[in-house]
Amino acid sequence: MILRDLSIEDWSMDKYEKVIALARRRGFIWPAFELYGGAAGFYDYGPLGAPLKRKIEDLWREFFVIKEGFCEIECPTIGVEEIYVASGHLSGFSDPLTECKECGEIYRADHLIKHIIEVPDALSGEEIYTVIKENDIFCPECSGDLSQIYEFNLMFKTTIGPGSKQAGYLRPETAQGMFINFPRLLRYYRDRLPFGAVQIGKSYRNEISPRQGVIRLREFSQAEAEIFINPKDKSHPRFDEVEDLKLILYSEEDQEKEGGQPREMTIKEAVDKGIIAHQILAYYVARTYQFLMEAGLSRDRLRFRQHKKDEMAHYAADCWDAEASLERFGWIELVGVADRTDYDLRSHMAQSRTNLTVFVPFDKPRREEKLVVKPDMKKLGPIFRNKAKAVAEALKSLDAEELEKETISVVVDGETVEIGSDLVSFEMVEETIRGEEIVPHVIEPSFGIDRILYTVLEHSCYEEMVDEETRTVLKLRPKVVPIQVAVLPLMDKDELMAPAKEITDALKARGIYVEYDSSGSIGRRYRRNDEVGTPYSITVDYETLEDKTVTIRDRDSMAQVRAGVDQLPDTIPALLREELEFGEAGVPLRS
RNA sequence: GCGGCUGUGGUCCAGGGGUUAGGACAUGAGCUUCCCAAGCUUAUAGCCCGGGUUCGAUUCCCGGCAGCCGCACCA
Repeated sequence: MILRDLSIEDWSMDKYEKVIALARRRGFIWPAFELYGGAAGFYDYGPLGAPLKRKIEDLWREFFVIKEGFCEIECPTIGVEEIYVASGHLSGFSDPLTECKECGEIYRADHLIKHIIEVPDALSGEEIYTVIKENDIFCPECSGDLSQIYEFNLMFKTTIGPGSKQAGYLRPETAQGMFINFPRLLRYYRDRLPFGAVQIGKSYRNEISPRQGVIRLREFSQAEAEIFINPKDKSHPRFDEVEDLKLILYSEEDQEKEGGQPREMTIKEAVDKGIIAHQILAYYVARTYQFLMEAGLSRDRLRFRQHKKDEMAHYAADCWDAEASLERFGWIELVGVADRTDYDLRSHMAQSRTNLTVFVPFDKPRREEKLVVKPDMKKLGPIFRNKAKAVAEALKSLDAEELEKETISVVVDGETVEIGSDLVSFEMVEETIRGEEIVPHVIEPSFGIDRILYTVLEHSCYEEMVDEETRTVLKLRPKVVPIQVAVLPLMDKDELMAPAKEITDALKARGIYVEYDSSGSIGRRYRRNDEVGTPYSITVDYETLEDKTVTIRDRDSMAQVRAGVDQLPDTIPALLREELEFGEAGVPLRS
């Protein structure tokens, strides 16, 4: 049976272990700082991992920068304190912790008093501590005394400048860079909505206990797009391009419902039925799906799950996560596509006291009758002194009917004030309103590159039995594969190596990433290349010397064709672009 | 962060208070007209870090770090 075919290691290792072992051995992912014992939550990308990551990012650029036309910017990874006051990361990103003085166990202090205070978030650390003391709450484990509350913030903190008191924080997301550059971006796009800006870069979160390897990192790469839209228009002009796309959606309703299951449906259906809030959000869910497919995820291990109300960030109106199924971890979030509404811009408006609005002209200017109230400040001033301004403001809020009275009464500071009609004049003025100032809403597709990279590895990793040996293959998509072609002289003899090197150079001249390898048997080299996903191998043999043909071998099928050396610079790129079927690349050889 | 288990060449594993720590696989060099991890010769390479006990520690003890599992945490 199958049992016989698998070695003991195969049974004891789960897929995560196998993929990580492969990734480590072949130079994709390494634990960082290994020389000095390592640090949890940090990984290096090795010689194959770095190009794989770069290619995934480039594919993302192709989708969001080139096709969507969003500009790419690059902001500092260290941010000043105000940003994170506004974004809420300084307060909301930290947890109040308390420690048992007896057994040392650490608890979320707000969780311990949940049954007493309904909204513990609103309390300060000291207030929580008071509640704990007053209600005789002790360590749930050993009933020991609990310590004072201290805050654990997930942001890395530093100081800016020598001896400086100015705090700096390593950014916990790249998104804020786009928000705080909103005025300049708006100008760059010549004051018109919608527009988008993206950033690909590192973010940092000082996780309490990062496990799960590359799934939860303290330093990680994000690719985020912030799309600024007019909240009054949530349609998308290119919606028709994606509306028939079928994908697996797991709506909030289906999650809550007994026996509710993810359902396959078209994007159009999802919007029509109100499952996805609006076209724009649905459009980017669809593009996200297309991107992940291109990157090489397997379709049946991908779904889009809607955030439940209680897990949704307080600012978000709707949020869909692209989730991938991993053998060890189950469904994990790779991408979040959120409608962040105007939360971020409003927060930064308040914090920075600037105006982050856009003037949106109406289709047709409107004529509006408007009541203009003119308090006579020359007279009001001497009468009301320092209250004069408040009185004037109160008068301006009245309607025509009130103002027509002989004696007008307004309430100022809780006091009713009577004002003679001679102290204020008013008139109806007709004015033209050409548009309005609005705070844009933000749609945010946010991608976790490291998780996507790992998922690409896991989803493309196959083991199959060939002649009673296990063949490990990474079926990476040609778009993201680090090594595109291997050139292999059948043996490392000078007469074979010379033409092989010529082929290598010819392909390099075409911008192809070629690996030349002459060591070990040809079969061994094929397997080595299978393991790192090299899609095609070119073998130079003695026949090559006679008729200038070589063997091209296909990674997935192991099939071979015989092709002329001169054609390689054309056929190989065509194969890699998936414009040419492997069988057409030469004369098929029987295996 | 707490508790349990673990830490030996690149990888997987053996061993052990005392001279040169052993194997397999992988890797390098060489041989072999070699198309799917063949064979032969040969080489390189290791006891996680710090402290303690001891004449002597890779081995025993303590601490740190890392990994795995459970708990907590996961904006």
